Amino acid sequence: MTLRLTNTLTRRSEPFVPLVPAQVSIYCCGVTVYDLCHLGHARSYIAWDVLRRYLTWSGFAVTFVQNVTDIDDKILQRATAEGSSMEEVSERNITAFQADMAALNILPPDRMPRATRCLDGIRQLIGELESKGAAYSADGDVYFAVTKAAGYGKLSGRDLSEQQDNADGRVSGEEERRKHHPFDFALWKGAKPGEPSFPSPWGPGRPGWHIECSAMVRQELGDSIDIHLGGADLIFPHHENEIAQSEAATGKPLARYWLHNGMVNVSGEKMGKSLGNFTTIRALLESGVSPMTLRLFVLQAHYRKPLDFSAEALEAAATGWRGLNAALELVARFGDRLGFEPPDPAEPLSANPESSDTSDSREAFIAAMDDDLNSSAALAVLFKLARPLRALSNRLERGEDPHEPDPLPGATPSDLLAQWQLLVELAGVLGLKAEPSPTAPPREDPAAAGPVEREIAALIKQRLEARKARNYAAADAIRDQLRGHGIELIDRPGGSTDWIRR
RNA sequence: GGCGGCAUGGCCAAGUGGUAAGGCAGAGGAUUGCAAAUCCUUUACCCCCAGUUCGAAUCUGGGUGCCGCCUCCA
Repeated sequence: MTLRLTNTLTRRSEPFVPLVPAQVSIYCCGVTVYDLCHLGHARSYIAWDVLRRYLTWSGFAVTFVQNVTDIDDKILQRATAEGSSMEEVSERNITAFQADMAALNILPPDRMPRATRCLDGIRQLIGELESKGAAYSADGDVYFAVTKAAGYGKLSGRDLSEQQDNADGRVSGEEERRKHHPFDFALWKGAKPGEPSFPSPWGPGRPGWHIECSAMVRQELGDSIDIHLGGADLIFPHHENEIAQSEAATGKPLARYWLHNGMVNVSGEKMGKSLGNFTTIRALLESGVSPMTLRLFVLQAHYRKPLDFSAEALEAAATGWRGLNAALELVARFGDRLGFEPPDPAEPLSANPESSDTSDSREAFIAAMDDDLNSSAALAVLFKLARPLRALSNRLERGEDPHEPDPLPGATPSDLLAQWQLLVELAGVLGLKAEPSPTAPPREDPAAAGPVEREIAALIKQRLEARKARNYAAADAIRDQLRGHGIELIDRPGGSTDWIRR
């Protein structure tokens, strides 16, 4: 089996074969930093993070480049509105972007070029296009001539003559008059008076949106790369124009595989900055949604399909994650009680020979991921691996007799350990890792208890007395009261009661 | 108008010719004063119509509905 990916360029699923054996060059279209990232960005970058992790895990040496667009009309608008500068707005949002990505356990790109730092490459590329007759200047602007690009429209499947010109009504008449063809697009925009600008042979101005990616790919990775990534909304015009520019300049294919993720929808409509219906990553995390819940939510759907966002779906993912997490945490929390050695991070997985059971799981996982990154099917493998581990963890946490357990009914410790190790490994390929779950305070250490713990202990004592008096209504009221605060009571045999946070 | 995509149980969602993964939620049972946890059992005429085939959720044709893109967009 080899990895197959759906290539937008050919509209087919194709086996992945890199240009250079065992090496993969990836360019991912990044954010325009005029605002915080929202769930749509999270979806996209989680999907590509999984692609990257899977390729690396499969033995490829991956170079992952993701740009930051820090020159843009909207950044300029923000800066003007708040009385600051493009640099300030960009810098602030880049910092936020990196923090959000780190929180979601998305690996940072190997290199993160910025438009403001690639101006030489941009100007050079525009110059080449001009000298090849693929670009023309007009009143301080420079435009790319789409009619000079053979195969323009090949990525998006468009025929120029069939398109509705200015379908969204966002193009100004002034700009339109300068163009030879309505679909020509700006490589360089002359600065209006008072606007920040960069010098160029065509006068002061700033680069158009598409040209930076062409310049950055070339600068960071060369003329042809393996995989180019982005959201489906970038297929046209952004990626179409990137192809046109790059291939007009180099005469070589820009990328062999073009992958696009589906949009995040809110009540059936695309989530987007311009639609104003977005939820930022930050707001979600601050509202108590855990990063891994968000990852699970995203990965439960195939990356190319639309993903519908709702509080209910997110809640379901949170519950699902609790189960996976309980399994992932098993050894950290109960390893000593089970007689497991804590794993050595230096050589984690090769030490234990795998049972046939785990090798089946490994194969199923690989088969799922090889099939155009079917993370949903891959997760099914994780859930299957996790089920007995989770059950064991729950039993140890709130089981009948925690001090004298028979924790391994029907399984040997080495089987369980092998399953756990495989689970951790495969979860890691999806970027899922254990999150410490809140646990009960040490029972033998009342001195360490804070006021909240003491209050809980007092309530438990009240309830115990109510139960002794057979006043179950009062006892259950206390149970419900605590449950309302996320405290779950566990009655043990022998009359004692423990509690955990949920 | 052009291009592309999607339609699977209460919700989310895999499955591209061999008789429906998984998650969430629910139901019944064992256990519990009640719970929690655990164990067992359980919930689908795959949007409609026609066709191809021994066999179709899967392929073909025709509908219906929804979504994305057509120079802001992940």
